Amino acid sequence: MRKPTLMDVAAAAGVSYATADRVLNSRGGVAEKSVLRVMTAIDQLGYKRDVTAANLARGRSYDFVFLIPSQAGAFFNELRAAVRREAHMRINDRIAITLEEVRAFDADRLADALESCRDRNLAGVCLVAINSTRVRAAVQALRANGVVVLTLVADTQADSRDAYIGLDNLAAGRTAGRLMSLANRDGGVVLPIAGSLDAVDHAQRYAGFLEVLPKAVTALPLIETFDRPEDVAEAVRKTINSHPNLSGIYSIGAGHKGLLAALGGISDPASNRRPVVILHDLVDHVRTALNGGLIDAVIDQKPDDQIALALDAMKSLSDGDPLPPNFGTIVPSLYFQDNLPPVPTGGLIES
Amino acid sequence: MRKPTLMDVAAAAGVSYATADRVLNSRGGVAEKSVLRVMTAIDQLGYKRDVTAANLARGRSYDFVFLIPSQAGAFFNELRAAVRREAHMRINDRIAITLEEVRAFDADRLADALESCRDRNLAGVCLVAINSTRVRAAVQALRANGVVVLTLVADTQADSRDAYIGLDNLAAGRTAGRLMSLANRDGGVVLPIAGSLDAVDHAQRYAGFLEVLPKAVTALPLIETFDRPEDVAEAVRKTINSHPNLSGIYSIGAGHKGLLAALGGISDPASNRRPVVILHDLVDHVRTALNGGLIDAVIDQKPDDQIALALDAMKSLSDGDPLPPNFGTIVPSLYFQDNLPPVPTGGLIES
DNA sequence: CAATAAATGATTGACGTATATCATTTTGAC
DNA sequence: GTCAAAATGATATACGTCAATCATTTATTG
Repeated sequence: MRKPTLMDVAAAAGVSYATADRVLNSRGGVAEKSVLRVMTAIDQLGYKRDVTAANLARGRSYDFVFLIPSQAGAFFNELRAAVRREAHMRINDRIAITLEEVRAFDADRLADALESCRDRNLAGVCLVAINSTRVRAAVQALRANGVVVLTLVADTQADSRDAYIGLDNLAAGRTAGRLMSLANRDGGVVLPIAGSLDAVDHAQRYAGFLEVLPKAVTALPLIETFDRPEDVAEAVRKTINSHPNLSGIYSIGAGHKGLLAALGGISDPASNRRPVVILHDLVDHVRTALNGGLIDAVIDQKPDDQIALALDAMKSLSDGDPLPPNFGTIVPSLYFQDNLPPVPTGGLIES
Repeated sequence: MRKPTLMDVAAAAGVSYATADRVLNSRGGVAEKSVLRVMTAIDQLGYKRDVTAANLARGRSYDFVFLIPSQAGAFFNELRAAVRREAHMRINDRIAITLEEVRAFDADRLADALESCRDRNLAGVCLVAINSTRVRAAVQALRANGVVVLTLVADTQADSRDAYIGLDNLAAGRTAGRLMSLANRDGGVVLPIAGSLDAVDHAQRYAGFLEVLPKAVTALPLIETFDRPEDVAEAVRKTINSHPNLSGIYSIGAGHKGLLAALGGISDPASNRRPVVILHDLVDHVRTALNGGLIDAVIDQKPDDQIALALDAMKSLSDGDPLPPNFGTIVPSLYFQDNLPPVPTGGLIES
């Protein structure tokens, strides 16, 4: 039995194709009872509109814009690369993706970028949110215009965007804490390092980390480094000196280069018991450090998955389909040097 | 600028639509130089065939069959569930999936099933391979008929199928070993349990596990249980009695229920230092055990991903597109109770 | 140069939907 | 029962491709 077409539905409902079409696309001007008969026929036959044929007929193409911070660290480089890869992969699906970089941490630039999206007849916009009145207003304006707006990596208030795609940071912190506990079953002293607890994601990771840490493991006071590599390096060096028995380091934020530098410094072969090191985001130099045995584990938020999910979500939403419940929550991945995913090769490499 | 159509290509090449079509679909009967001009025009304009329009015109629907072992443990239940979920998700993509169960470990039944696929005009078949002459012959016969054949979870010789989708078992074993090392930084005694080393996957996991284990950690001799829960339970109980200082258990194969039962038995609150337990495949009762703190970590081979990859692969191959290099290698996922993926809800729940 | 083969052009009807127009029927109000 | 408004039917074109047919032009061979 073939997939039913709208023709089949019309026949089953005892109406003309035109009327069935009026109902399906809610064009109005159809009597109550006819609407009902068509509706009935639709789920009687299990009719599903053939989206590809529909898009072909419409000549529709989805125009999406990604607004990603520039010069904001290796992670966002990865994220941008992921956008470019997905853009290549979806050209056959009538999906056109524009990647725009906005200066990091600059709410006004972000608002500018959002406002410039107004009259471009876009289907969706995806941004890394910054809390600001202008940003929120710009988002609202876009949504009022029928543009789907998603937040990525960093969220705003839940009611001001259509969906959020991002890491479950509490789970990420707990995962780190769990691994740290396993590696210190006889107790130990561990150092948590974060960029800033004012950043919601860092605060959540920290909370999750502490939550699962057993009594036998002592967490030193959190050091805030504002993700500055030098500050990270100094903090690590100082702590290792003052706590020769330090048995673990959890780097909650960025600034990994400083951490790695400091770790490379303590290459004392005598103390083969260096602290267990867990950090976030599988960027290039982190991957290298992991392979070299300089660090032990990485918690990743899978930028590629996030972009793919964001695109699926924008497509669904602009087709008018609702998202499944708690869609978009990214579960943290835990990597050792042995289960690293292959480094993504983005379809065609273009200049 | 709109996406170029085949019409545009024909115009640019200075030939008729018919000729361009003859080239694109290699129908033959075109002069050398015309072929060249069309080819040139194609990548001049960056023309890409609109696959959705093409499939619409073809009325093509991909018929795929999955042959999955029945009554072969919880993992294969998961795998079958994943097939059903994907089947639901792809009905709009003109992909029809048939799930057939074949008795586990029975090469002849599998061969029967494969042979019965002959005259069904299928696009692809996906099977969990068993080494046998009849099976190989049946696979060859299908492939000779233009049917794409993939192996899933368990492979055969590389040249007798189109692709293999499955876990990198060496990496999985190494991952387990790495975690076990971290949890035994001061040394320890660990017990590896497998179904049978005759199973390639078990052997590989075991090899990877031993490979990364440091000298300070002693691995007891491997116990083979043939995945029988009772044997697993007995082995664990015996070892714990004879080695009160046992600090880790790595369960390489299945038969988890026995392991969990034995672990539940040693609920001695005095020895809060129970062995670290790592096992494979995030099935229901394993998830429960993980959440209950009965075990510590699970290495998963992501059945959903495998099915999704298998479908993508079958579609690509039957469209004539080659797969990217080392496509289909599944990297093991490492889960604690804190980063468990949401239990998959398969679209519609049907009876 | 004629006869034949090979290559090309021109055209058509699907596929399932969107969208529009125009004609016809039904309904409701008075 | 008349008339307008509302509802419905009938039909056409388009989207980009596939697959086929038939007519025409060009090349090859003796």
